[in-house]
Amino acid sequence: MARRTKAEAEQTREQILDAAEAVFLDRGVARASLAEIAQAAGVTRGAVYWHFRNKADVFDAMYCRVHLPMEDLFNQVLALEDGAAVDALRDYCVQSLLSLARNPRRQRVYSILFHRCEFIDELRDSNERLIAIQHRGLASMEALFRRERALGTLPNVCPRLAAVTIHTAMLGLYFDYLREPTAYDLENQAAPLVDLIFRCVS
Amino acid sequence: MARRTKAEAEQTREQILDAAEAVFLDRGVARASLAEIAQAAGVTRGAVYWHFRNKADVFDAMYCRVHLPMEDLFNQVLALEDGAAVDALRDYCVQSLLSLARNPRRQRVYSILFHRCEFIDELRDSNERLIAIQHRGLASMEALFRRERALGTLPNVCPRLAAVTIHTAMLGLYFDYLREPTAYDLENQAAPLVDLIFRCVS
DNA sequence: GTTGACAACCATACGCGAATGTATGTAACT
DNA sequence: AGTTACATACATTCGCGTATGGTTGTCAAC
Repeated sequence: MARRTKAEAEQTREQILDAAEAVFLDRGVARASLAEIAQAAGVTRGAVYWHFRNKADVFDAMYCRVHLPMEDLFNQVLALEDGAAVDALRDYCVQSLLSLARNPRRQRVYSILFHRCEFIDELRDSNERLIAIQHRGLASMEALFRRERALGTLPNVCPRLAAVTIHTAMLGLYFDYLREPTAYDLENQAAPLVDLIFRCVS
Repeated sequence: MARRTKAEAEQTREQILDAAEAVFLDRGVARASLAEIAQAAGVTRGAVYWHFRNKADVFDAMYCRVHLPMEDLFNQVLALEDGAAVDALRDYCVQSLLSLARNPRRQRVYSILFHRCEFIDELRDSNERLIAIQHRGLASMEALFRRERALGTLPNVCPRLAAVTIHTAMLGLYFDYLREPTAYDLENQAAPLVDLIFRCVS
């Protein structure tokens, strides 16, 4: 094969990541081979090894493509200082679920994260980064609830427990929805579900 | 090796399952080889292939060893007809978390289920059985909430949504705890956490 | 209560495919 | 001209399933 232009090379890189999403989802990360991914992308393993060091590197790139934007948004919400922070957090949760229902790529990637990969050996680093992110999120949420409680707008619920509850409830929703998306009508139930969850902390 | 007595054979079977728990947890189900499991159990692959058909069969046996008793208990709770069913359900949730914190075997196996296996190909059947169990559990919980609401002891919350919320909240707690057990003091926090969760439906 | 004989229980050996990483080739972009 | 962006070829390793071998419980039969 001849050499491609820089833009074309970037395009094949994206093709490989697209193919990785499909193959990981279908076969699981561990059982997926780079040959399958390459074939699904219409290239050979040579191309994959040119753009990525190995399978873990492909996985990380695929993950960053969808998670980094979401993380930014989350940090943005938590930085809110005014008294409407809880409402903003609730809105963020609803929007997060709606975007999950509407964005097929997010759906695929998070489905892989929750149900199609084993976070060990080569993916151990990715997992620890994920856990670190969630720790920061939890701490921020705890601080948020603490501030709100000081303002007297919330009942006397332990901020730490409240943050853990919201966090795990959303995790469980993601987990269960992605296991069987057809069992949910997330488009219509996202808001009621989040409202119900927030009833226990407000 | 010579032939063992029937009791000794059953013991090596248990040894293999014990070893499978450790190896699956350490290496993930997909990357774990039957040779590793055999070595950890102090036998050879011949013994493994005598007691089990393949890796999926080992996985199923390991899973049934801890899940079947728990499932029985759950069905028992849901069969309660009197007005204290919600309290019984809440108690069951607390006890479920406490037993998770105290029983190392349950901890290992559920950790494998949530974080160390990809439910595809050979494990697809196991997964569908799991989903079917959860469906029945959800339906029973929904019926429970419907009955309780009819008695007027609960606020006007959609029974389906209530059941889904409790279910996913517990799923999320399992998921997050098993990812990092040291981050929780489940022994002391199980009851407060479950109480907080149930605040949104009662 | 012996005694064969069969089968249970497990170890060892073999063949096979599949996946990985690297090394090398090659044509075109810059 | 030199490097980029791949394709192709090669060597190696690993794990699976099965086939085979060997020892000893187990139990019917006498």
